[in-house]
Amino acid sequence: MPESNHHVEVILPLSVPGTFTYIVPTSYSSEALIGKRVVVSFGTGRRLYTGIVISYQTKLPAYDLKELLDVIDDEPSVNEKVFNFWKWISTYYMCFPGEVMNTALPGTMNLSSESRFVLNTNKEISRLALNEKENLIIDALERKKELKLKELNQLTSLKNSLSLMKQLVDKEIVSVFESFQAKYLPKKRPRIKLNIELLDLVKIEQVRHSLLKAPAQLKLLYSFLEHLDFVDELPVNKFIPKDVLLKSANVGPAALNALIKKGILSVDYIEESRINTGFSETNDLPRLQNFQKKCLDEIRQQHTERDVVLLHGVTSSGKTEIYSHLIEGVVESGQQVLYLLPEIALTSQIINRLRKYFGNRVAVYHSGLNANERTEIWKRISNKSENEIKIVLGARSAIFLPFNNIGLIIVDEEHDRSFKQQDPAPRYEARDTAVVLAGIHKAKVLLGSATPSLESFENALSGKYGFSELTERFGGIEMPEIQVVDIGEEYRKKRMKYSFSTLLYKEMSEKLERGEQIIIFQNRRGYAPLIICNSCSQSPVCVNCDVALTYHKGIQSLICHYCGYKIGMTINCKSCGKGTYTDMGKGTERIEEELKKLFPDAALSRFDFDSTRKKNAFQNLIDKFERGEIDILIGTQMVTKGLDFENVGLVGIINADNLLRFPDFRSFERTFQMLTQVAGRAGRKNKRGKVIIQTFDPIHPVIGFVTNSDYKGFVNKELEERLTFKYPPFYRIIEVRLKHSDRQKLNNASIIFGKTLKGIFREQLLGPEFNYIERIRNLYSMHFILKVSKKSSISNVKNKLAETIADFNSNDTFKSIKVQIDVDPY
DNA sequence: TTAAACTTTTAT
DNA sequence: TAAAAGTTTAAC
Repeated sequence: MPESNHHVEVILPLSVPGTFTYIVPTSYSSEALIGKRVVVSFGTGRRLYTGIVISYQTKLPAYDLKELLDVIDDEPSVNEKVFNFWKWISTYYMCFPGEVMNTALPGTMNLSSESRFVLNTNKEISRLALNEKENLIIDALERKKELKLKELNQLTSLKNSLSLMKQLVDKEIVSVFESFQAKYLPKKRPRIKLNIELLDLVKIEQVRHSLLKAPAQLKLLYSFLEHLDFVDELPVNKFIPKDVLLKSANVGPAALNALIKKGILSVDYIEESRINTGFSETNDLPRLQNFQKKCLDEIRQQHTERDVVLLHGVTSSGKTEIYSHLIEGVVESGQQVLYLLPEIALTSQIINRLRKYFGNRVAVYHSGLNANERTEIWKRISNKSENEIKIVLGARSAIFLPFNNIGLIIVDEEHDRSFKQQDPAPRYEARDTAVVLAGIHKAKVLLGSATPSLESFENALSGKYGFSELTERFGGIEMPEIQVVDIGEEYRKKRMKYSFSTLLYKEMSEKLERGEQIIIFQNRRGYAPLIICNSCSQSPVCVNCDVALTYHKGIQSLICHYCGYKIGMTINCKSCGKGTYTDMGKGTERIEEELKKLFPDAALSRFDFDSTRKKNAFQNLIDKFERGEIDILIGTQMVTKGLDFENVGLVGIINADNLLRFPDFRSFERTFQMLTQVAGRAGRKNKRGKVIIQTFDPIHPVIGFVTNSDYKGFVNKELEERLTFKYPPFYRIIEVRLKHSDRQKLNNASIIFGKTLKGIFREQLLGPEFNYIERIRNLYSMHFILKVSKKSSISNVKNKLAETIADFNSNDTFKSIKVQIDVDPY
C-alpha cells in the first residue's frame, strides 16, 4: 500500500486537458485503486462520469476537492501496459488522456450519467397556472413517467427544454435524478427442469392425469419427457433449453408458464457467451507451397533479429496461409496474437479461414459489434486465468483490448488508409501504434501488403524493419496481363460505347460468353457527381459545404457526400425553374445503367457504399458473386480491398485519371496501390486474367509501373520525389487545422497565427492555405503543414507547437477558432 | 464534453 | 423588451 493513499489522480473520458484529483473516502482507503474505474462528479452540472485511477497524488491543488463517489471494479480494468500505451498515444498524437480513454474503453465500461426527469407525485399540479409549453412537458412525463432531456425535446418537439425544465424543477413540479445507462449484462439463456420430486414414474403418471384437461400442457410435458435420458428405466433429470423445448412441443409459452406455476417444471438461467463459439478445429494448417515455406522461414529468421518484418506479397500469393503458420507457433507458446485488418467487412472473410484452424480460440473485435459483445471480449481477453481467446481478428480499435501477453501482431493490408482514424482525436495510425504496442509487450510485428506503404518500405530499405517477399501467386496462377487504353483517342474517333472503349467492350463480351466474371472499377458512387441546368448553368450545391450535390438516380435524390445533406431531385432547375438538368460525370450507378444497355442479358450488381449499407448486404453480395450468380460487379474502391475471387477473367478500370489528379502528395502512391489492388482481383486457375485500364494519359509513369507490376520501380521513383520535396517517409508531417464558421475571421486569424508559427518553425512551415474544399458542415477550414526532418527532435517541435497553440487560443480575438492537430496525416 | 453565465440577435 | 440563439469559461 502506498504511503499516501488519500488522494488519487483520475482520467475522465472527456476532451479536456490533464487529469483530475479526487479525495479517497475512508471506506476505500485500504483498497488498491490504481487501474480501477471509479464514479466521480465533474463540472458545474450534476453529471457523473466513469474515471480511471492512474496514480496516487501527494501534490494537491489549492482549491477544494471532491470525493470519489464509488469504486466500480474489484480488479483493475486497466493494467500498466495499457497505461503506458495510452500515454504514448496521447503524447505522440498530441491529444488529451480522456480522448484516448474514450476510444479505448467499450461503451458499457465508460458510462456517464444523464439527468432524468420525473413528475413530482406529492405535488398537486394546477395545469391552468402553467403555460402551453410547460403543459406539453407535463403531458409527455405523464405518458412516459421518466424521460431524458433529449427524449423530452423529441417528444415535445421543443428546441431547448432545458431552461423550462429548470423552472419546473424550481417550482417542485418535476424532480431530477442522475441515472446511468444500461450496464453490461451477461447474456442469459433460460433452461427448463423437472421438479425433482416428480422424478419418479408413478408421480409423473399422477401429473399426467391431472393435466388431462390441459392438452397443451400435457403435450409440453410429453415433449419434455422425450428429451430426457433413461438409466435403468429411470429418467435422468436434466435441463432443456426453453426455446428447444417450446419448439419441439410446438406449444406457446403460456402452457410452459402454467406448468412452472404448478411447480411441475422450473426455470433457471445460464450465462451464455455472445461471441460465436462451438467451432471445432477440424482442419490442419494449410500445406504451404515451397515458395511460401521459404518465405515463412525467412520471416521467422528475420524476427530473431528485428521486431518488425515487412512482407511484400503480390496479390493472391497466399499471405493468409503464412500468417496462419506464424499464429500457430505463437499460440502454442501460450501467447496472444492480434491480427489487424483495415475494414470490418474483411474480418468475415478471414475469420472463416482462421476458425477452421483455430476454432474457438479466435474472436473478432471491431466497432460494428454491439456494446455487450465488445465488453464480453474485453473481459475475456483481460482475464488471465480462463483465457481461451488467443487470437483477436479486428479492425483498428482492437489495439485497445487489454492484452496481457501478446506475442505477435499482424497488420494485413498495412498500406490501407482506413488504419488511420480521422475524427475524433486521437487521430492515430493503427499500424504505427501497433508497432509501439508490440514494443510494450516485447512482441513481434508482421506488416503485410501487395503494395506496401512508402513509409514501411523505406523502413525496410534502411534496415529498421526486416523484409520478405512473395513474388509468385498461389497455385501457379499468373500475374494478370494489363493493357492501357487511351480513351482520349477513342473519344476523338467516336469509338466509345458510353464509358467503354472498343477493347474493353470486346473483352467483356468474350469473357461473358465464356462464363468468366468481370469486375468494373469506378471510384465514384451515385449516378452523376455533378448536374448542370441547361438554361441557367447553375448546379445544385450543398447548403452546409462547398461542394456540388451528387445525383442518386435510384432514390431520385441529390446528396452531399461530405455531410449527408439530402434533397429530392426535381425535373426543373431548382434555381431558374425553367431549364432541365444535364448529368455531368459518371458514378457507379450510371455505369451500371450503361452496362444494362450494353449487356442486357448479363447479371449485374453494384458494390459500393450505397448498395452495401444494409446489414449483411456486403457479405450477401460477395457470396452471390462467389457462387457465380453475378456476371459483372461494378464497384468503388470497396472492390480493391483484399477480396479473393476465383473466376474473375477481367477487371476494367473506367477512368484512372480522377485518382491521379487528386491534389495531395500521396495521390500517386494511392493510385498505384488502388490500381494494383483491383488488377490483382483478376486471375483464375490455369488461366491468366486480364486488366484494362482506361485513361486520358496513357504515358503517365504511374500507369506504366502498374502495367508492368513494377512495385519496386514505382517505389524507387516515388521515394526520390519524396526526398526532394521533403515529404514522408523522409520528413514527418504535422498538420495544424484551424476552423471557424466565418471565412474572413478564419483567414485573418490564420495569417496572424502563421506569422507566429513562421517565427518559430521557419522553413519547416507551409501555409496557411484554405482546404481543397473550403467549407464542410458550415465550418471553413485552413491548414498549416509542418515538415520536420527525421533528424531533428519531433518532441521539441510538438512542445513548441502545443505552447504556441495555447498562447494563440488564449488571445481574446482567436478564442473561438478551433485548432486541431493531426500528426502523420493522410 | 457539459452546463452555467454572459452576450448578441430576433421577434413581437 | 423578453425570449431565443450564440459564446465563453471552468470543471478536480
